[in-house]
Amino acid sequence: MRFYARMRFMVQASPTSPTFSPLYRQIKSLIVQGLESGEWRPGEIIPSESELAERFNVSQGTVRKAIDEMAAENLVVRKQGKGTFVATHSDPRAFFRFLRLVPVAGGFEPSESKPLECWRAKAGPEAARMLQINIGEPIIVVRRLLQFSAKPVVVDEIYLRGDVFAGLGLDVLKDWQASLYSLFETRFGVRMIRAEERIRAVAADRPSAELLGVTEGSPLLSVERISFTYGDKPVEWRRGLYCTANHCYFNELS
Amino acid sequence: MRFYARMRFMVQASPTSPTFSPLYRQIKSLIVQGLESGEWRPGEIIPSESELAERFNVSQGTVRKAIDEMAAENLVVRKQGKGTFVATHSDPRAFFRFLRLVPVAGGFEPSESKPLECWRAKAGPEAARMLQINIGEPIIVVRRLLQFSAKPVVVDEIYLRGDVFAGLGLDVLKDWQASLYSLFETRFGVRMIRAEERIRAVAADRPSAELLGVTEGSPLLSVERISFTYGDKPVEWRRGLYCTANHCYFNELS
DNA sequence: GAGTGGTCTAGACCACTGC
DNA sequence: CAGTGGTCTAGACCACTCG
Repeated sequence: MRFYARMRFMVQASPTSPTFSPLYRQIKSLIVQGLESGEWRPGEIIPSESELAERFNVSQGTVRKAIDEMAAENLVVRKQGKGTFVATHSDPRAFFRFLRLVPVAGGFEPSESKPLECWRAKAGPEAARMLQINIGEPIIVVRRLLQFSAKPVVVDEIYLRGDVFAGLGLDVLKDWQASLYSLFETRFGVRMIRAEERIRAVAADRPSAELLGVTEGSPLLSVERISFTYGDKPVEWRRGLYCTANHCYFNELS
Repeated sequence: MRFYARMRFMVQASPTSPTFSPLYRQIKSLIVQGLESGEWRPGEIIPSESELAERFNVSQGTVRKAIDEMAAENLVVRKQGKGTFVATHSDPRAFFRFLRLVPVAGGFEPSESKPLECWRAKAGPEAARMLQINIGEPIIVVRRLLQFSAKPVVVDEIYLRGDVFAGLGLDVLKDWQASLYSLFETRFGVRMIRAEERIRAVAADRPSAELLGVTEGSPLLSVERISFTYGDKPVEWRRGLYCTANHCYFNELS
């Protein structure tokens, strides 16, 4: 008689139950738990497919399908002949994963992040809603300027959960040369999985205009982003003002 | 002795040759050819996996992997228990596939497209470059207004390849109630596969401001889109001006 | 019940990496 | 060379849809 493998890990085995999910998805969430718990850290290799298959008592094909989905979601990166690695924002190729800004002229431009301010605060109603915390809970606010070819293009105001990013200060930010998300990853163990952006056109207020070197009232792109870590937990809310004189937001639809 | 199935369709069988591709990808491109040639039209069902496996003399798993990729690229839609269907822009759920505009307040709003003008023209240098045609070749220009809840939100200027959309006129546009892309599909047999958008913030000029009911100089989102049909052939270039007072461009990053 | 896509397995071989 | 991911196969059974 056949053993119904898909039920091995099920709490509720009823096929029509809402908690039902195929075996490969259960394996996937087990592996994701490993990422979440820090068993395998960003940039590290995870066990081979055959090892995982043995550990979880399933066939290699099932592990493979689980990892397929994780690779599609950018949680891991496969490298033929080498192994499967936990995705990391420290990889230079990941720099533009969340920053969809390209020069109008094309080509590559060197970029630099200039932290301006960083202070502790209590969440107001808006920040609390975005970060799914209570009003008054501690947050950290960062203001920074992003330059391309030494010219200012983006000014960001970033709101972070205070409990998650405790200890973040201007000194840390100024020391860090790579991307913010790689800082979050290495220093705080917080990996951003996905993000939502809401884009509008606004007129530049005086302080932003001065920072970006444009006249007050110039049209700017307002890009609001909520970034989520494991478990769809929002940990960052930022609002960026993009000067689109020489750059534009690039998006691929399919 | 084993028969090397992956080479069955190969022109060049050398494994390191640049033209090498795995069997499932060759099957995929054969099926895509069927879509391209109109053997199966948008909305129609394609043969079952086992039928295709038999036709192409491969295992069902290989066909499955081919179709997996096509489903991931939104070329087809799988429906368990029914079959696999050619994706179509006529499906109401596909309406917002290329239009990433959502109300700030959330919820659903009825939308309506109001064609304003439509004329034949010769491609200028910019349109020619975007549509990858020669300067002076025929194009069709459409201007239209997009309303949500009976209020104007987007004004579009659309440049179409004249050879592909011959016969398009204001009368046809006004008769058509569904989305433009479903018109292109049904009337001209042109299916949009993917698109690129470049977004910037601009100040409203007088005519656009009047159409959108905002003051001249107000910040607007400028969304330039190039849409591609099979073979990455660009057939549409459009520039939309979005009023983001009550709506915003929504983008999901991962 | 027949037919579809969806899941799972077991085993083979290929392609790439690094020792 | 051994070990990894990548491809392909063949066969089983599950879940869903429809007549």
